Amino acid sequence: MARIPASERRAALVQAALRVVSQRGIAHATTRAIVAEAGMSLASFHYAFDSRDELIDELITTVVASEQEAVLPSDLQGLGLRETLEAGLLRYFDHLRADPEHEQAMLELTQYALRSPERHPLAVAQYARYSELAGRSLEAAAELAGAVWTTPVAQVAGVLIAFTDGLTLTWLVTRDDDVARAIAHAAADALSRMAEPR
Amino acid sequence: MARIPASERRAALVQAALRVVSQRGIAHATTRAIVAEAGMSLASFHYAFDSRDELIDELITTVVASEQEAVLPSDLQGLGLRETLEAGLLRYFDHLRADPEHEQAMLELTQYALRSPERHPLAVAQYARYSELAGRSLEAAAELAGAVWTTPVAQVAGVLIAFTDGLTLTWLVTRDDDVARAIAHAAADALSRMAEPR
DNA sequence: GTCTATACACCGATAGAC
DNA sequence: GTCTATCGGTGTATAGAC
Repeated sequence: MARIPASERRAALVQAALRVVSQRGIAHATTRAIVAEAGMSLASFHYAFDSRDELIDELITTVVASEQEAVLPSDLQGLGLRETLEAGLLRYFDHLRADPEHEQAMLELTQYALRSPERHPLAVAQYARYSELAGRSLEAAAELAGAVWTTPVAQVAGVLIAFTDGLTLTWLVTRDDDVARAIAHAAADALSRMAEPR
Repeated sequence: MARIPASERRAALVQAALRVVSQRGIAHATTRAIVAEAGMSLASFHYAFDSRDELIDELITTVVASEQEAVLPSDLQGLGLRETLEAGLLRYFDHLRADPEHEQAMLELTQYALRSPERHPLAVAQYARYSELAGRSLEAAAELAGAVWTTPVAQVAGVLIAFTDGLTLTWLVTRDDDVARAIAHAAADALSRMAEPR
């Protein structure tokens, strides 16, 4: 095998680990499965990382940092806030349907992190990041729709995250698109009542 | 050790397994951890169950069957539907705060079941049960508040489950009571708009 | 730095004494 | 029926040749 800088090797292993967790779940994300996915030897793993725990920590950190704001499409100009929010939620739903395994992996990583005291802060940081992204989307939506939030945006963001998580969890189990759309509709309805026209 | 009927032994092991999953997570619920919790020997385990998988299946089945309808308190008479629903959601939140580990265990078991094709139907059955319970609660709430659902109750139940799941997941991570109450408020608001006065 | 080979702990499951 | 002892397999991690 060629010589590869440790930083590249770490990144490759993290990406391989994400694929394994996405496809097979955290329980199957053993060091052996991860190095096989990355096409490396077991020893290379322990050259790049001290332990499996260290890799999982870096996986969570990396994957959380790379979460992107669900960009609100610009063709929403002129719609009311409720419609704008619903369009955003439906966009998220499309994203979920396109890559359900990724969202399932995120949920599993959160649950996993919650179970160990040392990793608990990673789960909290994950949700702080979600809150930041949700807050920005909410500000943008209000701007687009000519509204202003009457509840602190951080609180509205918490509600949006809960609704999104709930939509994700139930759809991953039931795969019921109609119910998912009803959730998006109801969520947008409730959220829009936390603002008023500007 | 005394002679114990196999059925009792199975039940005791299932309860021990639930305690282990609740306290330490599914990943730590090994046969050895479970028999230690139940105060049995390892061999007793395999006398009662053919395999660990069989126990986990029975654990999920049992725990789902024992889920109770969140009984609506009868002192809600005379309130509007929105208030009745919000009171019910806050009751659920109290339950969550009283025993967060149980709800965390339920989430983990669902995720775990989703990951294996043989167990996938158990997760689906779990949500079907939730839907049944939620539907009954919604019927009762509408009855109490003198309203009638204008959306099919099965669909409203799906939305309620999603909102409840979302509240659970976000509160388990953030432990933010204020946001949880805001979620309950927003959820009740959205759900109440799926009905009209009778 | 990268590999193969292996150490050592723990897993699920079973054998066989009582 | 219940136990102790142990098997075979797999997990993380490391030793040592190259």
